[in-house]
Amino acid sequence: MRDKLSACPVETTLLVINDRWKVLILRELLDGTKRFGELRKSIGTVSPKVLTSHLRSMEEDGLVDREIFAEVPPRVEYTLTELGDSLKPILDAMKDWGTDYQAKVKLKLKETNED
Amino acid sequence: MRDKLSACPVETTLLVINDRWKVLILRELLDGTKRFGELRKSIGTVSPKVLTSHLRSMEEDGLVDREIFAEVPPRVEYTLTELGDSLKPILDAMKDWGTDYQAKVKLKLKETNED
DNA sequence: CTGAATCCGCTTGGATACTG
DNA sequence: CAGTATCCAAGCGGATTCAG
Repeated sequence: MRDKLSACPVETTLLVINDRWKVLILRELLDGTKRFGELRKSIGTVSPKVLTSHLRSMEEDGLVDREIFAEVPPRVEYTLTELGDSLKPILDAMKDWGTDYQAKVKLKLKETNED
Repeated sequence: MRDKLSACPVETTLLVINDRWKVLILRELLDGTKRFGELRKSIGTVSPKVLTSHLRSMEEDGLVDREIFAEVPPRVEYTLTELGDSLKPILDAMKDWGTDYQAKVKLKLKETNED
């Protein structure tokens, strides 16, 4: 976990997940354990370098566990820790808002077409 | 509002508020209307350029209203729209999580000192 | 007071190639 | 497969100055 915190809880949260990639990683891992390659594909387009760096950062912050299997070919699995899982309410709120927003945009486009 | 959306609600939300500054602006404006200078001070340290550009972006996204008063000295007030206000649950979730996180860190530091 | 304009450095991310 | 290493481009944000 991070020791340097802001006095403001919102800012504290921002320190940990103020990042497009981290939010997307969270979204994926909330569905369950995933391998490196699975993550890469499901997130969309991320270079391995970027994905790795963000996963490492989330490990340091205690959000993600990394399990290495001594196999050939190699397998590495990423899982949310309890702390990482506790971010679910935020993701849920984002999902709810995004859903509403999409509906409003769709409605607006429809009205525009009817003019 | 933005017309280009992602299929994923979470990503849609990220398009609008995936930004440290925007979240902080939201936090401030959820308390009510504020002037440019007030925002600047309460957010911490932001150059006027950066604050302006983010406010403009949020205006375009329909989150913020900007009201100009023809006075000397000039006064400009920023207020959340209904859409902007509807982001409150996300901010609340972030606040809750940040509060818990701060408590955990404090507890951990205490334990460390007692060792 | 509220910005707009300019310059500039740094971080972030993308592409690519390579290794265990 | 799961990264690491390198290089490079673009964008973002900071500082500063100036204007209405």
